[in-house]
Amino acid sequence: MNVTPQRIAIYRALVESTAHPSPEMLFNEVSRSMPSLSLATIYKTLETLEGIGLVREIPVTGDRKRFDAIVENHHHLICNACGSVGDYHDDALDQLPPRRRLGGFIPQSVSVNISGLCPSCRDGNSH
Amino acid sequence: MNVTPQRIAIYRALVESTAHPSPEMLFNEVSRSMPSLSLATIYKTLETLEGIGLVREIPVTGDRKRFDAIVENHHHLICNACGSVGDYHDDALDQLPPRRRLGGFIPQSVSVNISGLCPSCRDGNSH
DNA sequence: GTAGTTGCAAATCTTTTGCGCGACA
DNA sequence: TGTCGCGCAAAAGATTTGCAACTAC
Repeated sequence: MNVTPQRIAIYRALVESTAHPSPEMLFNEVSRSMPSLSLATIYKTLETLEGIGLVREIPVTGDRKRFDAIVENHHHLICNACGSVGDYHDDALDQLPPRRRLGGFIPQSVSVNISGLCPSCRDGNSH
Repeated sequence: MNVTPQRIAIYRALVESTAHPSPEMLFNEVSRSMPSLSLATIYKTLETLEGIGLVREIPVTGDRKRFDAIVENHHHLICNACGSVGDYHDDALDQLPPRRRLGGFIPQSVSVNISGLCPSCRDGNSH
């Protein structure tokens, strides 16, 4: 696997972002410093990075995929009003993979989404 | 809001299904007994039912939306191999909404996804 | 009778794919 | 010089929308 400027820039943007960006958000961000970048490259690169375990798609409702650089155990705060996704750390949640029987299902990872209102939307800011 | 045969059939199919169906899966199911049904009606009805709190979209990765009739507190087992979605009940998880500070975020609900291998895929069945 | 709903078809939007060119080993 | 990755444009899918006919109430 080659290390290319596009892959570096896309991965770096993902690491530095707190927004859990969609492919288009990443495209808008990275394009600024790399105007020739294409959206198709974003998609291909995300797939590649996901394949080697540097990146994951996060489970959210809504129209677009959202991605996260895999840094450590953490979960997500999802705003029901504006759709923003924030990080949430809690040691208790990291111990989740459950003691109870799962009927033959083999657990590999746990993802917790806490839905609600982000501070901005709570205060009545229009999106 | 009117009670129509389409709405009854779609909601009923969702309640009776354990598959957490996508709109197309619902369409395939309900069409069998209601051949005139259109996929657009599935989408419109799901949005309507979601609006009145009978149905929710569940947060999953992948290409299609998945829906759930809201019955009680429960969470989901998601197969990394075949994409199937099963239910998982655990009282401990129902108490989750966290004690820790959320930095101004107002929690309203919690969704837990346990990803792994379903019994069928564990045993090496090809999807 | 009227407002709300359906089914169809077209439109929109997101994501994927095919392919020729260029970069790098 | 062969392989891999990029950008472009087209394709594929999923979801949404506009609208005329129809139905629940």
